[in-house]
Amino acid sequence: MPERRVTMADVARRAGVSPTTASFALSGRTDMRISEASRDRVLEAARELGYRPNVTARSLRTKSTQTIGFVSDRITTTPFAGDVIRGALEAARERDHLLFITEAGGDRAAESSLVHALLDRQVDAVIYGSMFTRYVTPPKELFGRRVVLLNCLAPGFDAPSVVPDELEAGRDAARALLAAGHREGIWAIGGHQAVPATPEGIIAGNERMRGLEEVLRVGGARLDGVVECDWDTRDGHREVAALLAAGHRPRALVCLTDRVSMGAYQALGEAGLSVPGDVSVVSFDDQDIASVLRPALTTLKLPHYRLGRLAVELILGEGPLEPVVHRVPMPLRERASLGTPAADRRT
Amino acid sequence: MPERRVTMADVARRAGVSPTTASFALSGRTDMRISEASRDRVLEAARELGYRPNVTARSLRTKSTQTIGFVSDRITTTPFAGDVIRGALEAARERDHLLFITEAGGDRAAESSLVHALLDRQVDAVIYGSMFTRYVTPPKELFGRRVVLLNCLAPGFDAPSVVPDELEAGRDAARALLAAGHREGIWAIGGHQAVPATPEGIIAGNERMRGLEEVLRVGGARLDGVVECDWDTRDGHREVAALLAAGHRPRALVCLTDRVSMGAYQALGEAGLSVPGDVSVVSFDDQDIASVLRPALTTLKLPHYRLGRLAVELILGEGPLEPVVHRVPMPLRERASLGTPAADRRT
DNA sequence: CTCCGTTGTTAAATCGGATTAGCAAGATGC
DNA sequence: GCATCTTGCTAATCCGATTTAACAACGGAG
Repeated sequence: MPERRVTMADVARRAGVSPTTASFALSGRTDMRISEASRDRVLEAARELGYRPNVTARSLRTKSTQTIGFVSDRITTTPFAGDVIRGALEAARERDHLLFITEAGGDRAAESSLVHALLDRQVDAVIYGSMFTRYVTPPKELFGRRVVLLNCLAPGFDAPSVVPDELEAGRDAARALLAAGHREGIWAIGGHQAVPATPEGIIAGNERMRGLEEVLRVGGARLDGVVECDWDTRDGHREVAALLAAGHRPRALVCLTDRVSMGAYQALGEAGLSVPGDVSVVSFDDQDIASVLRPALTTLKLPHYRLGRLAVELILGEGPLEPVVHRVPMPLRERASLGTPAADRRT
Repeated sequence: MPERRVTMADVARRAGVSPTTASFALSGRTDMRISEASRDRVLEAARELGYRPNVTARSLRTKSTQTIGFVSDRITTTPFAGDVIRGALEAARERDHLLFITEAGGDRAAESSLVHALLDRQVDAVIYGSMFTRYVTPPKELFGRRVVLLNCLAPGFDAPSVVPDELEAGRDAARALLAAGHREGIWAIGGHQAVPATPEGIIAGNERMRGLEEVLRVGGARLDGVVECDWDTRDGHREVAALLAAGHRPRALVCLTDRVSMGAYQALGEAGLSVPGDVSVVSFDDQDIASVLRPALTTLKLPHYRLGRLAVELILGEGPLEPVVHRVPMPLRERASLGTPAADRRT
C-alpha cells in the first residue's frame, strides 16, 4: 500500500503559507501577486516533499483533464496501424496529455457505451478513428463535442477529418511509372471497386485509381486493363495467375495494396517472370511485408504515424475545430520492384 | 459547446429528495435504507434527465477511477502485437474499466514521466509491458503499486508476470516434428543466442531451444546443427543459403521466428527446394506473414491477445497480487509447411 | 404515557485542488 | 494627517460526487 500522497495542503503547511498561496505559486500565475520569497519557499517545499498535483481533483474544478479519448472500430489490430496510435501517443505526450484508447469492434452499442465511458471521465476531446478510410456516422453522443475524425469522413458532422491523400498517391504511382519509362502494358490489380468487394475500395481504391489514370493519360500512357479483386494475397495471386494464363504479358502491375502485390509476386514467380526485370510492380500501403519481399516493394506509404499525430495536434490546437478535410501525403517508398520496361515483346 | 452536464443534484431536485438519498438510490447500496418509492423516483428522474455520474468527481472521494495505466516500451508498433492491447482493452471493457495506453520508446526518463502522468490521474493499477519477453527493472515509481508485468520478468519486483510459455512451445515444435516422422536432418535456424545478437533470443530463444532439444532427445532424434543469426528475414535468407551452399541437405528447419522462416523460404526457393516436399519448416510467433506465405507456415503462435487479457484479469481480480509467473500456452498453428521427411538422400 | 428502537431521510463534512472576494499593512498623494 | 493605492496574502466557496453523523416520525414495550 503506497503511503498517502502529498497534497497541496502539505506543501503549504511546510512552506508556512496558505493553500491559496501554494496553489498560485505552484501554478505560476502572474495575475495574483506572490512575493519572490513565498514562491521560492513553496517551490522548495514541493520539491522536498515530492509533491505532484492530483490531476483528478484539479480537473473537477477546471473541467480540463489533460486527457483525450480515442475510439475506433479495430485500429489496434490492423497490421501495423498501431502506428496511428503511436503518432497520437507521441503528439499527446509532447503536450502532457494522456490517451484513453478504446475499440468498439464495429459494434454501435459498444461504441456508444465507450463514448459514454470516456465522457464520464471528462475527456477534453475525442478522436474517432477507423481502420481504413471510409464514411462513418459518429455516435450522437459526440455531437457538439470537440472531435477529430481520423481516417474517416462524416459529411454533415461538424468536425475536421484527417485522411491519407489517396488521390495524390495514385498520381504519384503514375508519375513513378512514367519516370521509369512505362507507357504501355500497365495493369491495375485490385481495381477501383465499382462494386467494392473490399470496403477499402470505396475511398482508397477509387481515389488511387482516379489519380493513377489521370496522370497516366496526361503522360501519354494508359492502363491496358483493370482487374477487380479482393484486397488480399490469395486474390492477388489468383488474378495475376489468370491474367498470365490468358496470354497477357504486362510490363507493369499497379497493385492496389501490398497484400495483392505479394500474391502477384507469387504468381509471377510461378510463371518464371522476374520482378522488375520482366514486370515492374508498384503498390500501395507499405505494410511490413513490403520491405521484406524480394525484391523489396516500391510502394506508396499509408502515413499512419502522421495521421495519428496530426489528429492530436489539431485537437489540442487553439480555437474551434473547422470541418475541414486534411489530406496527409503518402510518401513513395522507392525500393526495387520498379524498373525500366522490359525490351519489346508481345503484350 | 455541449449543454451543462446533468448532476446528481439535478436528479435529486427532480425526484424531490436530498442529494444524499439520490446518491444512495443510484449506487444501490443496501446498508442505507431508502424506501422503495424514493428509490423509484430517483431512478426515474435519472433516466428522464439522462443522468450520468461524473467519474472524475466520484473518484476524488472513492479513490477508484476505474482506470488502468498501460506502460510499454513500444508495444503498439511491434507488428500485430496490437493484439496485446486488444486483449487488454476487451477484458477491461467487460469490467467497465478504461485503459490509458502509453509508450516510452525505451527511454527511462520518458517512462518515469509517463508513470507519473498515470499516477497523477489516479489510475487504479498499472500494466508494465514489453514488446518482447525480457528482464526489466520497472521504474521506482511503481514500487508498492498494483502492477502486473506483461511479457517481461523482474525478479525481486513484487508483482506477477504474464509471459508466453516458450519452453512448452519448443517442446511442441519437437513433438510436431516427431509426429510427422522427422528424426534426422533437423536444423535450428536462429539458435539459442548464447551471445544474443537479437534481444528476443535471451529468453524466447533459449527456452524454445531448450524445449525443442529436450523433446527431440527423448524422442530419439536430435538436431543436426544450430545456426545462430539475427531474427530477421535477411539473416534467415543468408544463413540458410550458406547452409545449403555448404552441402548440407536438411529435411526440417526449425526457424526461431517467422521472419527467419520467410528468409529460409526464399533461400530454399532459390535452391530449387520445395516446402514441405524437400524440407519441412516449423516456426515460432505466427506473425501476419505466416498465414500468407506459400505454403502457409506451421508455427507456434505468440498468444498476444491472451497475454493482454490475462494481465487485465489479474490486475482487476480480488485480493493482493502474488509475484507469480503466469505462462500462457503458445498454440500450434498447423498449416502446410510441415510434412513427412523426404525420401532418403545425402544429408 | 414515557422510553427506546426502527425506519427513512438529510445536513454537513470530505476528497484535493482552483478561484473569488476580501483583508491587513505599508506606500503614496495631497 | 487622512484618504487612497498597492502589495501580499488568506478565508471561504466551488467542482460533483460519497459518506458520516444526526435527526424526525412512528411503533412497540413496559
